Amino acid sequence: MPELPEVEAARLALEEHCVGKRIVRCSAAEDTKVIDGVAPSRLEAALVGRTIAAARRKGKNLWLVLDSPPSPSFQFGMAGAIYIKGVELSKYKRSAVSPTEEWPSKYSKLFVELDDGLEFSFTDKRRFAKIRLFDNPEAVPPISELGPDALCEPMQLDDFVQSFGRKNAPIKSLLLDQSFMSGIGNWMADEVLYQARIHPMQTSSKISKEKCKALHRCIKEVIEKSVEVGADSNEFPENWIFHSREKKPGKAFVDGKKIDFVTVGGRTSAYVPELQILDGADAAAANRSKKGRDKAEENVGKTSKKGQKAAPKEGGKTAQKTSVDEEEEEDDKPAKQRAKGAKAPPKKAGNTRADDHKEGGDEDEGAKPAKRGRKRPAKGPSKKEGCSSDDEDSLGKEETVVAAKRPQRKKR
DNA sequence: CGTCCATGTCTAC
DNA sequence: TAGACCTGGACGG
Repeated sequence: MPELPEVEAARLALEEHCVGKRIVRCSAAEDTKVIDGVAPSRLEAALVGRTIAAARRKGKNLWLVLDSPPSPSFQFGMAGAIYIKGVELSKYKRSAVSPTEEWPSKYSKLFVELDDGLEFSFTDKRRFAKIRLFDNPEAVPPISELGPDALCEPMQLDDFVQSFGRKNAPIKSLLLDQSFMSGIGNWMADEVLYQARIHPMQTSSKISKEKCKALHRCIKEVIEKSVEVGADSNEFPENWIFHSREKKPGKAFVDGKKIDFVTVGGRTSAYVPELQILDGADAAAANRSKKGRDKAEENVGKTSKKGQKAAPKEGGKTAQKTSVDEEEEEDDKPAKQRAKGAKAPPKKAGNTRADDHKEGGDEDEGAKPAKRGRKRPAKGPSKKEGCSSDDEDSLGKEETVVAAKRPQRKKR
């Protein structure tokens, strides 16, 4: 449940069901890749007996504030998920753990039982997730390096537009840059760019002010809508490109228009070339990184619609309707370098097995110095404030004002 | 069975 | 910018 909406859904569930309760038992997996910087046994010891005071989030990071430090923090990676026994949440199929399986799941990395019998678990099927223990999660990386949260700390339109002028990276890469703005991931970046009609490879600084404004609005709309429906993609509006991003290249359409795929910033990006146009300069770069996937489209395409243009495997690109985009067609890269299958798996040895017992030498929670000196996280809007608590104004307002809004410990 | 893909970081050439 | 890191699931033969 990687992106902001899924993490927020998990946060809300924890806030509703777990805050105010005491942890009576917990079990951390012997997986030092996921349980990072702290021995599993020590993580358990740090949680048992503590009462959960709040569930916070910034970007894709979630952490629990206990009645006293330290705090366990969760980075979901590609397949992390929170499960609360008896509570439905997270419909993300790739993270999903079958309800019929044992409880806690074999993918559970941290299992917690509360004083009223409720149980929840953090699972991860790919081991890219991280569970850490910090005295003050917000003060140390990775959270301290994050740019403003896309939902709770939206950039002012003026700042947003202005910041683009100095960015020469493709807009998609910028949206994925968590130090610029946190919470947007691969599918949301594609969604907002589609809705704002901006090509993912468009150089940020060359986007018109009008498009910038549209993008700013679309970011807000997409995030609010997806959070409103609890990140349940089945409830996302039907006209979102999201629903077609996993279809085969020749069969992917949205609103009747064909979807193409390119790789930007190393990630597959779905977009509608008919609506998301590049200018000449960026167009050249686009051709270079066109994703081989659209090769398959030839086959499917010829058999179905658009028979007029497809047809000849290559040669014909003449009738191009728009002279500007000149997208594929001349996709003559035959061998399809995408033949990753050919690459011999270098595979370094030393496969880290999870069975290796915890090695004693683990440093203190927030004590680790960690490297800094990174680019400072964009401009930080002063409207700082427990991001996870202020939340949307249009949604259910029944939630009580979460205690401990501010980072500082409550005054004694 | 093999190949490809995946809502994310993180680092090295 | 590319590759690593891991593993499950979907799909093709």
